[in-house]
Amino acid sequence: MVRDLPRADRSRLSAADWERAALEAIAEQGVSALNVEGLARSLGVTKGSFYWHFPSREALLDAALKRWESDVERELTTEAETPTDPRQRLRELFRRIAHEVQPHRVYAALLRAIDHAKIQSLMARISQRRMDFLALAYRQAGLERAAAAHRARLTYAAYVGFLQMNVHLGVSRLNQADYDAYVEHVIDTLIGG
Amino acid sequence: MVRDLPRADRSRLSAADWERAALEAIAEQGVSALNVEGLARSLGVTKGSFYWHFPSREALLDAALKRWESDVERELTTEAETPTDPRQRLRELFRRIAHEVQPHRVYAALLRAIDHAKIQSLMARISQRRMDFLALAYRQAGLERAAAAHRARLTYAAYVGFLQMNVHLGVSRLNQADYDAYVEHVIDTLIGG
DNA sequence: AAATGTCCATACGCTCGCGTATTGAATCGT
DNA sequence: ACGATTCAATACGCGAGCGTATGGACATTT
Repeated sequence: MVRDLPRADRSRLSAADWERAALEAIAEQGVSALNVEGLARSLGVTKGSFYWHFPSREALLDAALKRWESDVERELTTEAETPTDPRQRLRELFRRIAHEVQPHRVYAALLRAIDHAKIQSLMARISQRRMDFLALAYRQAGLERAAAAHRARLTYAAYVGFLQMNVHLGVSRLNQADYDAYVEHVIDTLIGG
Repeated sequence: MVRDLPRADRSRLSAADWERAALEAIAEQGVSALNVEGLARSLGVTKGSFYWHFPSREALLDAALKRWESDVERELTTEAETPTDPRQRLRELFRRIAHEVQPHRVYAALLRAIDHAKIQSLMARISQRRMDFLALAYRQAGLERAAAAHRARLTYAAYVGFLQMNVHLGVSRLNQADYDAYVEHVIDTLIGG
């Protein structure tokens, strides 16, 4: 729910404020539900403000996506610079992602708006970077070049499907114990001992 | 592309015609793009016809989804009645799905419209049935009860992610040889020798 | 042949969301 | 203190889609 803070006289807004609000709205309601009047309401102003900062809804979407992409990029490089045992690092990455689904809400939302050409190319870029990262990790963990690439692709597909099934509650949720057991099973299956 | 057959005097339309056309439109453009005037155009009539057969767009969507669900259900029971070596059957199922992506376009489209409560429950039902089917197959292939359930969940997640990545061309496509090798890798990893 | 039923066309009203135009108010530089 | 700049409110036009009303064309029944 985007709650309507009654704009308690707060300071003025900047373009970045609109971009962050847009990402939040996308995470909660998806790209197609991103409308300027609704956003304005949730920010406690009217769209008169919006069209001062941005020429169009499309421009806001572009800016928000660009912001998000750079955020993701930063996380990825941070992750890549963690120097430990490759296998163990993969395991911990899996566990982390399995238990911190929140940050991936935007990704899941964008996944469902893959019609837009811009979002499509954006997702292609991000997916490729992440798969490359995974392939490198698997290779460092001892897999052959081709096998590592394939395993990375499979892992990423499982991640994408995992988001679809969980973030949007499509499938019956597991209790904590079963879920933990499931995550360990995934780790065993995809990473191995 | 939905081409506008100029309705070469053809016979009249039935509700089933609209439902099939709706599923086709959903497969190609997604649920949100399903509009009655567009559909009418693609069928060579006007919406005056539509509102004779259905009271609303929502009713058409419901009918189309019901039709699709029964189709999927039938495929599933057919698949379940094929009696051969469980492991081999799984392998062949994987290969078939990997090479016949077309029939899963509707599923992929619905996946992206999981906002709708009806679609959400529909997908939950279908996913559960398919995961149950996979779990049984894995169990017959020798896995323990819990392991089979987890492996089924992982497999289904990989399937869902696979659709997302391929049907909508988000990620760079592989050439035929690499793709075949990838599929075999998936089979080895998820089913094993 | 007339009446009834079935399927479709046309025209209209309504809502929602985008974008524009204009005016108002707050803040900053000088 | 005064104008300029920045941010916001209000009012309006516009197109897309849904749904309704009404009537016409064709087939079927009686």
